[in-house]
Amino acid sequence: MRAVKSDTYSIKELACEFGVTPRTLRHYEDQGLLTPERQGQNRIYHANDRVRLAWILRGKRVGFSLQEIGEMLDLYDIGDGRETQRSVTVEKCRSRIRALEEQRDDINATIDELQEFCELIANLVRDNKNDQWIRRDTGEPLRHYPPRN
Amino acid sequence: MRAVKSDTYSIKELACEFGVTPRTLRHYEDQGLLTPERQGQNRIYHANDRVRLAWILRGKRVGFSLQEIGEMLDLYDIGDGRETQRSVTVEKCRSRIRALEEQRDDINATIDELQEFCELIANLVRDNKNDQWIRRDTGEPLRHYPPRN
DNA sequence: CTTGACGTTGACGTAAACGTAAACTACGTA
DNA sequence: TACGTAGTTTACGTTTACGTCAACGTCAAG
Repeated sequence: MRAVKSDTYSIKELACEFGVTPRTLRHYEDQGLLTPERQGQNRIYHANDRVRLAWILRGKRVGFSLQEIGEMLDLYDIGDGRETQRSVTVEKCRSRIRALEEQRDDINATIDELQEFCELIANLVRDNKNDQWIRRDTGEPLRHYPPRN
Repeated sequence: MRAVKSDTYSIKELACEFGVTPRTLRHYEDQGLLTPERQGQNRIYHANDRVRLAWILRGKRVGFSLQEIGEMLDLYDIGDGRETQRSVTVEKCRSRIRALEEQRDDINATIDELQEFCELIANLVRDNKNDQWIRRDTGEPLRHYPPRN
């Protein structure tokens, strides 16, 4: 049994908590996204590693590559920040925000179309007379959308 | 020069218009996402292919795999829709929508954090006395966020 | 008739993000 | 002390989404 726990995690504990494998955490370390403490050979993860991991995984969920995530995390590491670098950081950050906003627009558009289509099917009923689909509300015949040739 | 144009596209025309390569369109066809008309060997793309391609590319932008996009497009191909299949389609569709909404939440959270961080840096200034960064507005010393060990 | 632009089908290459297996170490316990 | 559990490194395998040839067909222009 470990003597002191004090808010630290083994690789398996942290991985398990976030639903990833130890291999994944090592991979992120290889890519420079995580730099856990070492006790001899073994990795010891602290609260800050947890925070970074959460960031990484959310970045993944929104579609960034590990490299892009690394660059975004680098934006945060400005301890040695030179005055001139600061405006660069800000600009990169803003450009990221714009990209995310565009992506959000794409998502909203997709949601809208799926929603519309979903309701359309939900209201759909077979007009058995002429063997084709019509809308229950308008009686309009259904044309495939998006069209299949 | 082609005799009749009538809203058709060569592979290069369509690819070029959407900023992808012909290879990409052939790949999408291999995956069953597009099925352009053939004139002999050559592919002829129509308006419906355009619509589908736009869908595919937007799907990619929001982070779906080609397989997932294919499944979503399949939802639209319900011309032979059996009554029992319909509720399945609706449920799949709704589950997609929920996933997209979660993804949108992730994006919003990321935007918020980047925005906050961005403004923080913009207001940052070096306190030369003790050689560390402080916030211009509050004078608070800066702690890295997310923390680097 | 040859050249060039565009098209076709293989088929192999590649980068990213891990999976997986091998071979080894260290430790608490039965 | 032998065993099981958890950790380590090294290294090759895998999937996705195309890129990149190679080798060939086709058609209009010079």
